[in-house]
Amino acid sequence: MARWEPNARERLVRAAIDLFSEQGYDNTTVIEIAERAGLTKTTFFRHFPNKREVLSTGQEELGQLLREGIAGAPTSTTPLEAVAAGLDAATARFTPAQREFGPRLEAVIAANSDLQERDAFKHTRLVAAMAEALEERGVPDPVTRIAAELGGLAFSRAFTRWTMPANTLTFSELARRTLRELHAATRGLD
Amino acid sequence: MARWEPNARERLVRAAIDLFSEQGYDNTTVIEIAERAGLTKTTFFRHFPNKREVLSTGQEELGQLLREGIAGAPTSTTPLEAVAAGLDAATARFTPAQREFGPRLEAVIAANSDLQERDAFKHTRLVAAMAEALEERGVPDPVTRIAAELGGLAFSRAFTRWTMPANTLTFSELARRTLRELHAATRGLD
DNA sequence: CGAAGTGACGGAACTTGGTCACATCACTTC
DNA sequence: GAAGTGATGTGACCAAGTTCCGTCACTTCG
Repeated sequence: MARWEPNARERLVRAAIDLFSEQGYDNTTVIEIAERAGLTKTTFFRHFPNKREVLSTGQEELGQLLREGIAGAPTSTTPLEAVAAGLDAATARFTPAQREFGPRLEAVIAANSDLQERDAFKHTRLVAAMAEALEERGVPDPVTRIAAELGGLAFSRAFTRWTMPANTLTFSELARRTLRELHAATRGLD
Repeated sequence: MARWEPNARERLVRAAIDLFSEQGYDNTTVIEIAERAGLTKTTFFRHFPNKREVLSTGQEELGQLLREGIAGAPTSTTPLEAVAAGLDAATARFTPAQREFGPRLEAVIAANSDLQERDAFKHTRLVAAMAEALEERGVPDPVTRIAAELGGLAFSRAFTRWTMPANTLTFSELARRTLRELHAATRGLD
């Protein structure tokens, strides 16, 4: 018989989301999270660098997928089409579990400014990753930032659409569609 | 004779920036900041809700100026021109002291991820303020976000240009100019 | 003129996030 | 079967942030 149950990290994430939903982020202690997962505070911090990060798993992987998707697009494609390729790569690995947790996550984040800060940082990191990948393709400076910003908007808007119960489309389909809508709206600026 | 020296808040900000520049953000304690300002830890937390916020003074005021500037633009102006009016209002009240502190602030923020999170949040709050002000003017949904995002980019890029020693232009002039450049670059997306 | 506010600060105890050194124990490997 | 290995537990520790209470100059009002 094993001394420890497996999947300690996943148990911690689930316990954290449950407790945050039940009693709020500020009112739940790291010790509480660890104990509900059958572990201790020290073990929690072995799996996550801090309390916020328990909700931001797989962040660096997402940025890497965006970079690779943009770098792998054919050289003849436009900046925005390269961004679409990056979104394809990034959205492909999302699981049904992530779709299910989406609304609860958003509710918890919306209720706490610390988590909002963390979320804003995540978003800017993703945008920065896209901008850098575009720059390496030779896209000129202001265009990189704008295309990346549109990609970031498309990603987050598509995610909330994807997690809506009525939705039947793929995250990737929604991302491409949202990006097209944003591009079209560009002509409404003046 | 007064019991306390005046300008406690300003003294705390200066002490914090000095100490952060000298020995880094993580390595300086709130007690150190307070003592250099001739105060105590308790008084520090009476002026600022937490350690990060000592570098983010006048944040809500900035958002309010953006809102008012956008709301006050003539009804016939385009979304992007309304954003330009908001930038006019927001950039007008920046002081030479803020220009002088700019590079040091950016250096301190660049060296610490906590401060980067806080900075990202500030940026998204400003963008959200612009988007909401545009929405109240009747601008349709995706256009509000894009125009606001361009406004946010223009603001931050213009700020770093403004603080460069070689610069002779006004922050407001730079903001309008940067916004025009971003708008022009929009046509390079495809 | 004097006594009761008022407001800005100090002091100290307390909770919690986060770190660290060290011990423990199942499992593997040689 | 003895020596790793790796994930965990224990407990002490530090700094951020909160809370309660006390202090003292200044103001206000009877």
